[in-house]
Amino acid sequence: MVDTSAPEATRRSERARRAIHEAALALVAEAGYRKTTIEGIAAPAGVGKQTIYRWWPSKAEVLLEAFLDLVEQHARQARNVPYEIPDTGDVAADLKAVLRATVDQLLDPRFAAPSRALAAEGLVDEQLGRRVVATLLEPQLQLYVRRLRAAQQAGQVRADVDPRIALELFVSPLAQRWLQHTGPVSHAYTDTLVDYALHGLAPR
Amino acid sequence: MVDTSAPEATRRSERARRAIHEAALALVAEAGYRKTTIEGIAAPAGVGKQTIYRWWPSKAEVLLEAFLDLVEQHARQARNVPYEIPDTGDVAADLKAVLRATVDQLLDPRFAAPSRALAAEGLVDEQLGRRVVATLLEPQLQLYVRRLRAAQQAGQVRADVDPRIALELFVSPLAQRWLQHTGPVSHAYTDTLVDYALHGLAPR
Amino acid sequence: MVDTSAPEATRRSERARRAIHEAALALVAEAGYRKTTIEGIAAPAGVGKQTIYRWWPSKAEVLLEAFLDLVEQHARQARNVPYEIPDTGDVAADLKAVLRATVDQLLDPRFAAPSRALAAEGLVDEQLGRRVVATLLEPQLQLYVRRLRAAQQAGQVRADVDPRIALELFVSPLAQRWLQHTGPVSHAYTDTLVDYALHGLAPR
Amino acid sequence: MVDTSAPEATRRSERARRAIHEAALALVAEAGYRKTTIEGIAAPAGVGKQTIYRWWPSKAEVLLEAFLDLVEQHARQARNVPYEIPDTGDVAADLKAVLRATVDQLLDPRFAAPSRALAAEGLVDEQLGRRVVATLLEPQLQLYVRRLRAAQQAGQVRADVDPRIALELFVSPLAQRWLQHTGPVSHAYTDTLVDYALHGLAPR
DNA sequence: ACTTAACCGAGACGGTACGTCGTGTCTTAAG
DNA sequence: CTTAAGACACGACGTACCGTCTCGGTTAAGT
Repeated sequence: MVDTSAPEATRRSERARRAIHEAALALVAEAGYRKTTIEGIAAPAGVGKQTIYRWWPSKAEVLLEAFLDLVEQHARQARNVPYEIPDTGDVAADLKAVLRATVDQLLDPRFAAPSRALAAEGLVDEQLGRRVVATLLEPQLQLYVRRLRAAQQAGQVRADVDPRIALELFVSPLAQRWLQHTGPVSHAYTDTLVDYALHGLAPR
Repeated sequence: MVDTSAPEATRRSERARRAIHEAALALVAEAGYRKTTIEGIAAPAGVGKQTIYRWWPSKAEVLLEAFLDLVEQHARQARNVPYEIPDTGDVAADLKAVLRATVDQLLDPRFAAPSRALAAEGLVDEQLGRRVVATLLEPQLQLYVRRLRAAQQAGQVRADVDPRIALELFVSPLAQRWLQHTGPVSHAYTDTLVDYALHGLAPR
Repeated sequence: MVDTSAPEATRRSERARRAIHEAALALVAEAGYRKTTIEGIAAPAGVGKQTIYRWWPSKAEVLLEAFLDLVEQHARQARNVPYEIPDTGDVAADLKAVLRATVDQLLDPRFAAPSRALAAEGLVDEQLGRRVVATLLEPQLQLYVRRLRAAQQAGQVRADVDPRIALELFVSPLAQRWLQHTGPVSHAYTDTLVDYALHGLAPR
Repeated sequence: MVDTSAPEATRRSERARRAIHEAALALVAEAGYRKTTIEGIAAPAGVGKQTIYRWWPSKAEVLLEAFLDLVEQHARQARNVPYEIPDTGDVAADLKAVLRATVDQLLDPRFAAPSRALAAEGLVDEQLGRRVVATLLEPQLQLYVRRLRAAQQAGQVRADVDPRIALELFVSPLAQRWLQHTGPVSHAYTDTLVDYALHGLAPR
C-alpha cells in the first residue's frame, strides 16, 4: 500500500495505522457505513482524530486502504499471490469455477459491507470511484482478460471478440445483482451467465 | 405519485410539493448529492423544514419522488406512455435502438445526477434500494423481458433461455460502465453488447 | 438585561438562558475560569452548544450576563434597588460603612470568582473590559461621586476636589489589593484608606 | 534570571533562550496574549516545542521571564540600576516626577502589552500572580516606601502614616485606570493624585 | 581525542475544546 | 388552523493547541 497523503511518513506509527484499519472495518461491518464516523473510528482505535486526518483525506479513503489491506492479507494467507485464473483447457469450466468463488466471497459479510460501502461512495465521489475501480475492480477484470485471450488462442473464443467487453457479459450482471439486489446471487446463476455469454441467446 | 407517509394528505399543499421537487433536483444537479441538505432544499423552496419532514422520511425519498415526477413528465411529453420496446421483427436492431436511446439519456446531466445519487444511496440503505429498483429499474427491465419473449416466439432467441437473465447480458454491462466509470459508454459499445449477447463468444 | 446579540429574541428559551447562567456560575466557582469551557457549560445546562453560540459571542459574555443577573437578583432580595450610599452627615463614617460591606462581598466566594475572572478577561480583551467596567464597576463608582458631591455641599470635602478622582483614593487601593493579592483586605484597611484619603498624608 | 525548572542548566542553549524571549514578546505585542501559543512561539524562534516545555512550566512563565529580561535590559541601558526615587527634599515634586515617568512607560506599547497580559494571567492563576507581584510590582512599591520614610523623617509626611498603605493612594488609582481603562492616564492626573493624597480631601 | 549523555530541531502522537453544520423535533407568530 | 420561520438538543465535523513522546544530529564534558 502506497501512502497517498501529505506528510513524509518516516515517523508514522504503524500501530496506529493498523488499529485504525481494524476499527474502521469493524465499525462498517457492525454499524454500517452511514453510522461509521471518524470519531467512532478514532475512539476504539485509541487514536486522536488528528492522526486520522493527518494521513487520510476522508472516511472513504480510510476504509479503502483498510479493505485493500484486508484483501491482500487474505490473498497472502491463501498463498495465491500473484493470482491467475486457472487454465484447464475448458474456458467454461474455468470461468464458472472462479465466478463461484467470487459469489462465495460476495456473500461473506466481512467483504460485503466494506465493498458495498466503497462502491456507493464511489458513485457519488467520482475521484474516489476511480481509485476504487483502479485498485479493487480492474485488477480482477484483467484476470478475465488474460484467460479469455488464452481461450482465443486455443480457439474456444472467437478471435474478433474484445475480451475487455466480453468479460462484462458475465461479470457485470453478477455485480449488478449483488450491488442492487435485483435478483438472487448463486452458483447456478453464474453458471447460467457463463453459458449464455459463451454460446449466445440466438439459436445456432 | 402515491403519498408514502403518515398524515392525511387532503390538505397537502401542491405548491409546496412542486417547489420541493424542483429545489431538490436543482440542488443535486448543481451542488451534488452530498452537499444537498434538507435545509438547503427548504430554503430556496420557500418552505419550512417541517413541511418536508411531514411528508417524506428522508432526503433520498424526496429525491426519488422528485425524480419519478421528472421522468414521468418527460415520458408524457414524448407521448410514449405506456411505453413498449418496438417490435420490427429484428430483435438485434430493436435492442440496439432502445439501448442507444438509453445511452443518450444516461449522458443527459439532468437525469444522470439524480439517478446516480439514488443508486448510491440504495447501495447503502437496502430498503431504499429496493424501492429505487422497484420503481425506476424493474419497470424498464420488464420491457426487455417482454421483447425477448416475443423474440423467443419468433424463433430468434432460444426457447430455453430465461429472458430475465438474458437481458442482463447487455443491460448490466451498460449499467456498470455508467455507474462505476469502468469504461466509455457509447452507441458502438451497446451495439457490440447486443451482438455478443445474441450470438455468444464461442465460435459457431 | 438587554440582548446584545444577533437574532431577534422573541422565541428565545428563558429556560435555557437561566440554565446556562447557573451552569456558568457554578463551573467558574467550582473549577475556575480557565477550566470552564463552553461545552462544560452546555452539558450540565442540558443545552446544545449552538444555543450558547447563538446568543453570546464568547464565554466571557456568558459569564458577564450571568453575573449581572446574580448581582441584580441579590440586590432585589436585599430591597436596596435603586441603591444609594447613605448620608448620615458624616462622610467618613458613611464611606467606611459602605467599604466594609464591599470588603465582605469581595470575600464571598460566589462573587469573588466570577468578578475576578471577568476582570482578568477584560484586561486582555479591551472591548469586553469596557463592557465590564461600564456595567459592573462604573455604576458603583457613581454612587461615590454622588455621596462626595453631597459632602462637598455640606462643606466636609473641599469644593475644588474632583469627586471622580477623589473616590479612587480609597476604591482603587482596595481593588488592587483584592485583585492582585498585594496585601490583606480587611475592614481596618479600608477604614485607614478613608482616613488617609480624607485628611491627607502631610501633617496639618 | 534564575532557572526555575528541573534539568541541569549547564548545557542550556543561550541562543534558544533569547530567541524564545524575543518571539514571545513579539507575538504578544503583535497578536495579543490570547493568540500567542507555545507552538506559535517555538516556530519563529526556530526551536522545538520540547525546548520550551523543558525550561518553562507555562506560556505565562515564558512571558514573565522574557519581560523581566526586557525591563532589566532597559534599566541597564538607562544606567539607573539599582534605582531609587530621587530625594530633592520636596516629596510632592519627587513623587510627581517618578509617576510621570511611570505614565510614560505605561503608554509605551512594548511594555504595555506584556505587563497587561501578565497581570491578567495573574488574576486567574494565583501562584503566577504572586510571582508577578513579587518580581515586577513589589520592588517598585518598595521604592515608594523608602521615599515616604525619608519624607516622614523630614517631617513632610505624618509619622503615624503606614507608608505601604500610603503609597497605594496614588499608585493604585493609576494602576486601575491603566489596567481597566476606567479613565484617562496623564501627567495631570498623577499630579492631582499626589496633591489629593498628600493633603487630603477634607478642608483644612 | 574520544566517548557519551544531554540538549537540540522536528514533528507525530493521544487528547480536549473549539466553533460550525446539519438533523429531526418543537414552538411561535402571522396570515 | 395551517404554515414559514426558526430555536432547540444533539451529534459529528475538521481545526488548533496542548503536553508527551520519539527520532536523528549536534555539542560540550569528562575521561
